[in-house]
Amino acid sequence: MSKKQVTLGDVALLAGVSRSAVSRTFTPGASVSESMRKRILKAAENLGYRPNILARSLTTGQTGLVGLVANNFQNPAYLKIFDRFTRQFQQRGLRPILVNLTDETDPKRSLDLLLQYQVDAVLIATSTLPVEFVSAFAGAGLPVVHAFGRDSEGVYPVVGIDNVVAGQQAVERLLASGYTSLGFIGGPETSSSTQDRLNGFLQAVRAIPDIDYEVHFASEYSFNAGFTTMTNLLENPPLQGYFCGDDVISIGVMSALSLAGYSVPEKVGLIGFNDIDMASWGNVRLTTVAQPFEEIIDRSVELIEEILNADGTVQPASQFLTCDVVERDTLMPRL
Amino acid sequence: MSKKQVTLGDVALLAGVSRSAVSRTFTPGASVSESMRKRILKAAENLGYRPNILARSLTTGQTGLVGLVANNFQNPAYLKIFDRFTRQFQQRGLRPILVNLTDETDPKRSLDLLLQYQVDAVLIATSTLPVEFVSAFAGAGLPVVHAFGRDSEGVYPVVGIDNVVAGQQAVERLLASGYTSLGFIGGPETSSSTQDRLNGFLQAVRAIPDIDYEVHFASEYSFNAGFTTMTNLLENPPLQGYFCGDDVISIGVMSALSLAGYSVPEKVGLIGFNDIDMASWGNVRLTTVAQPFEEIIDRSVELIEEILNADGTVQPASQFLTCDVVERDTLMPRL
DNA sequence: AATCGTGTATTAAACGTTTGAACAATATTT
DNA sequence: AAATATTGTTCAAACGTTTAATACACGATT
Repeated sequence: MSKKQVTLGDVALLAGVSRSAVSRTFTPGASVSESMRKRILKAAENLGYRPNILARSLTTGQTGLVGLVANNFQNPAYLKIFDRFTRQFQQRGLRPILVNLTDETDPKRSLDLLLQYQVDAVLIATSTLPVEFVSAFAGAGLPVVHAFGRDSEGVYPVVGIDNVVAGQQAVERLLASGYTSLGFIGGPETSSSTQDRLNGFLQAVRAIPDIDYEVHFASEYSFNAGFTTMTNLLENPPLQGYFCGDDVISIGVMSALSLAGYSVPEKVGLIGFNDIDMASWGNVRLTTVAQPFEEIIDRSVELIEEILNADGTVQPASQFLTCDVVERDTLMPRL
Repeated sequence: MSKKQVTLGDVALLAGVSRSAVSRTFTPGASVSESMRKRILKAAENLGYRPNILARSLTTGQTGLVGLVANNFQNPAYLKIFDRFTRQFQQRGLRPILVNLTDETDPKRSLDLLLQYQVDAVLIATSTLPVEFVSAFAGAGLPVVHAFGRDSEGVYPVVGIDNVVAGQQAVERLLASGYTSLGFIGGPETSSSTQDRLNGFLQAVRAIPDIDYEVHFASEYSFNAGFTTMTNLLENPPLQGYFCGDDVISIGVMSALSLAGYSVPEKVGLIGFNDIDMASWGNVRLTTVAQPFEEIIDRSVELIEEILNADGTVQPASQFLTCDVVERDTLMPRL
């Protein structure tokens, strides 16, 4: 702020009117005569006046700021997620303050911060966050929406998918190809989304008699974790089909399989999760369960907007959308 | 803001002191007696008081907000970039407002917005932005740093690489493998970084007699663009080595080559640019020119800090760091 | 001619802070 | 013991806005 700020008062002085007159010409829907409005706008233009939103927030109680909280900056899907969130927010005149929780152990610090900046709401976009974090945010009386989250039992609204049924969907698709021995290769065992997907996997697989199954976990959501997990598994002959809890893991797994001479899908079938860009690339062509990313984001932003318009009195219901299996080339065709 | 905000006055009242006393206990380095400080802190604690930074900014002129402006939300490298930027900012008590320029044609709108939010500075993190954009920001008297940018001739500080010498480095490495016919496959022809890399390529290649070379451009920074570009080129026999302006393009190119039966690096050599995560994956192993991402980010944030501390009077010098070739498996060994 | 609306403009208080000037009280020098 | 520093505290104004309440025209209605 090297140049001194041009204020409401400066404009009023130049236009020869009161400060409130200027204020109203800049608040849409306030009554001001056409002649005066024009005069004021010209003066403002000349001086290069821009309302100070922060000062305004002092009396209106609204900042237009929202917290956008995330912690998975390794997951390639999140680039698109940030892209869409920021665009949607911008379209509605909201500005996201990006908060990176990666090396934050205490939710309180980040929470305090957002409170100090008087954000109108907080959007938590992550599926790997300890539940205390989200509750802490909600507990502070801040409007919170958790995108990609797990059911909160009414504590705060969630927009996401039902990972249990998503796990079932993956199994159904594997079964449709006629596989009779199935493996689950999840992300880190502690992740709640991995647990849910596993539960779906188990329910579906146990419902069918005579299906062999195994459960494994990769140490993290990465190519290498998938690669080494499968490499280790290949000390024994592989099962017929695998459901991987993430596309990046899947690609690692696939790479280990082909290196060991097991062609996909002829020898081993593979279905991933997320449908990241790379899954569609010509050298990968991964069949995978696609989350409706865009819809989740759009709904989340709509919820935020709804909450803001309702002035904090209403709490909208959570929404769980359904996933689709996108067919590519890592599973044998349906029988 | 459903609950009413706890203010300085409330704390003062409860502690039985003046409002300014409270203010000073919350501004580091202000003089206040130990006994009083304790009393005030207890009162604040009880009420759950948190200073309103926005109100404070009104008198201090500092918000702690910085604009983080970007437009390449397709480039996988940017996830890591956002990750590190946000962490670095957070460590210094700065909060990034994320601005997505993707569908913005007029720099003025975004600029106005950041000005209205009284950001202390703006960090533009992109190599594909028309130069008018950056100048517009700088022209508004806002402290600006352009990370990953091109030399501004002193208009604003830039932290990045010299794409011309990076192009030369790539050629040198190709020559070191003994290739005598080289191809350049850039990103979109209009991108300034592509132009610079091409210039480097041309300078280096023309400096050596008896080198054949060709120049091509992919239509965008994507797998498919790389794939189709190379597929088209393969109507004629390929050259010995190619320099691709981006790793994602490289991977597309590589995929087209192997599909057509040209093994890499035995038949055709390939060197990419950026060293994204995927380049190191076991099924890719791309030799590539690595930008010092982390250093660029760290330096950029340091510059911002420097400018803020100097209170806008000094303009630090631009910094251009050097790239490294990271050796993997898509080039024949050095002779 | 007095009253009433209606639309527009101004005044003044408020929002939650910081901060320089003024003031008290205590400590240090003479 | 008086004079001077030093330290800690409060007062009041300021930061850039919005917004009730109020005032003012001025034509329309009684």
